[in-house]
Amino acid sequence: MTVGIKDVARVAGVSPATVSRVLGNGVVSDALRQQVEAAVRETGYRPNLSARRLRSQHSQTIGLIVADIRNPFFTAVSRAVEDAAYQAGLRVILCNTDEDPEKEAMYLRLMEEERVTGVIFAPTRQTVEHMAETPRNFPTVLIDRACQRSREDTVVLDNAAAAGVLVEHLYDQGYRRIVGLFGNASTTGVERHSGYMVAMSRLRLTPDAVFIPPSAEAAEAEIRRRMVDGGAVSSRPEAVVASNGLLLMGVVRAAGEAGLAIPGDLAVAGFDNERWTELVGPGITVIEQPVETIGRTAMTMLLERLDAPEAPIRKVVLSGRCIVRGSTARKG
Amino acid sequence: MTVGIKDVARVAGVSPATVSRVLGNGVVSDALRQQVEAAVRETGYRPNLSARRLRSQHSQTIGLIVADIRNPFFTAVSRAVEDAAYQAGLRVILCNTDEDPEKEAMYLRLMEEERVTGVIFAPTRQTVEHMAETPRNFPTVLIDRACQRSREDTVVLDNAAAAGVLVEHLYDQGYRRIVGLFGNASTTGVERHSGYMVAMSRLRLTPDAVFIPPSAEAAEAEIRRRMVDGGAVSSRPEAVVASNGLLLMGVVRAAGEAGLAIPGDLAVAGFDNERWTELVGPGITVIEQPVETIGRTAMTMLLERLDAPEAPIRKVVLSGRCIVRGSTARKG
DNA sequence: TGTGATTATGAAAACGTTTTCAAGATGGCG
DNA sequence: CGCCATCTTGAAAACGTTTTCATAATCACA
Repeated sequence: MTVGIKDVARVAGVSPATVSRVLGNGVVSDALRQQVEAAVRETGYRPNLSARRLRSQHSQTIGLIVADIRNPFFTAVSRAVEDAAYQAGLRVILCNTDEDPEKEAMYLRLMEEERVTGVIFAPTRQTVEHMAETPRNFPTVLIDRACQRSREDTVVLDNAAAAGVLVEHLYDQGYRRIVGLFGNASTTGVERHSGYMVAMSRLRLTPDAVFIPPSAEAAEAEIRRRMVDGGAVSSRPEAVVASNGLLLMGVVRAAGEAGLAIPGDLAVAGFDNERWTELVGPGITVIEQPVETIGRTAMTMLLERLDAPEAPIRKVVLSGRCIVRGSTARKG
Repeated sequence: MTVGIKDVARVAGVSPATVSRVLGNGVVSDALRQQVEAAVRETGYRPNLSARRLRSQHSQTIGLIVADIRNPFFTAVSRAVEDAAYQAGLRVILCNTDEDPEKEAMYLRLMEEERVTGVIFAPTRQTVEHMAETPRNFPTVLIDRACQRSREDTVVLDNAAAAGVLVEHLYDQGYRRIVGLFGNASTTGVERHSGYMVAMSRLRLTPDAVFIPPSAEAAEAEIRRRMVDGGAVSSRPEAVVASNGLLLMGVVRAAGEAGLAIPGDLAVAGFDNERWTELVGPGITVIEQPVETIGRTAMTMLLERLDAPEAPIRKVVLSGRCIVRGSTARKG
């Protein structure tokens, strides 16, 4: 039924080995090469990638493990990774972990069974701590999240600096009581928190930071609690920094429901230049992450690692770009 | 180096066949089964999926071919497909075509080489016309886009009805000069256009429809041309229907730049319940597509097709839900 | 106790390639 | 002209499984 390399060989009047060499840029005389190419066209032969992978021991496949492809940050990074991968002749297996360490472990096991040549991984805080203890037989590049002790190549944002930029921008615009909302699931929340703390203390402001689950609902509830249910108006926050797109959305939603003007009643700034941040109200001030560069760099690092398994570990830190919009207009 | 089924067999003191049976729920005595399971644990054996696929002739893999994963509609559908696929023990290969027929052809060829068990595909208008002429050796489920003559299982939105609902809603709210913006790359634009036309003529309104490239910029330019550069105010549109999220975004952006109030100067309605539509201005009235259902249904249909290759072709048409927001408040 | 049916197991073939190895052909050079 | 080096090709092994087929073991029943 299905036509294999042997059928092509028979039609071309050569051995299977020769057909294989024609297909895989081996050394073959021009005459035979042309016979084989004709036979390939005639038979409509399509290589069987499973067989090829088994014999050659190259899966030509990488894994991409992220929390949720619906998070626009990961969507954009994925697209960049896939473009780079297909260009390098690699397939990509996408895995959504929903920030669940068990799913992460399961998918890492699966990657092993697929014999992937490498993995690009955005781990949870919990998993990143234990990466060293669980040996894997493929190289891994961490994106977005990592820790000091990580023994893998990484490409991350300069989270602390970016958070500091937002705080300083708000300060420059005249805001003083600045509350910080940070996600508690990933290391980015931790780093952005520390950047916030450093900036606040340098500016001699009283920090007011809280870690919450990474959901719009949690942020919404937190803002409602502080701005509506809270005590005296004079003690309410004047501005808020949200450490990712999801939290930022919750903040904006809470403001809308409570009838708070942005920035009149509450200035807003956050991370992730999602499309809506440009359109909503006066526009929201955000840190834009270089998503394409992150994806492309991760892929490049992985390829280079495959070439040089013993090369020193590299950690690439990219800086974000602060896009100033109306949500942080000068106070007063 | 790497431990295979033979190594496990040796450790367990059985034949490789028995190990295989233990792994693949064959029939084995309890005693041997336990020996083998112990040996698996002891050796840290991981099956080699390439070998398994080659021998068993089941790739356990499906292809998912969409225009661009960054389009929130496809993002959500993909996630639903992947969840369903992993649950059924299937891997998913994701392909982005950028609405390019050549890339579509290339990826379909690749799917053949991967020996995928099936494909879920959102084709361009151009490709969907020629599906019948290019035989494929795997079942295909079309999503989002299809045509009358398609010989494959499909799951699509009731595009015409949904467009009609939007037009009628605008009419009920007092709007009469309703312009329609439709994407020219996919069949959805065509269907939504025809729904718009039918509704307009039933309401005895003068249709004013235009097909444009599926980009925010094109929609922005179109609105600017009609609302700013255009002629007498009395002839300008009072409302606009945008046939997808991208165009809708262009409309909103154009309104913002021109200082047009929504809905005061221009009422706005469109397709795709993207997150920003809830937050921008008074909220944008949209047709929400049942993205999860679409993805899950497509996967289910594919699985059933694999079970029954000769069963009659099925076309599932799902209806959208109209979410009314401030952007179409009563005129007056 | 003998016989046929049933069950559990192992030996070996098969999946479709790539790769190794040996051999044949060609050519250069002493 | 003979010999060695080089190049091209084919035969066969190998990749790690699953599956087929045969055989040994067990059991039921006459």
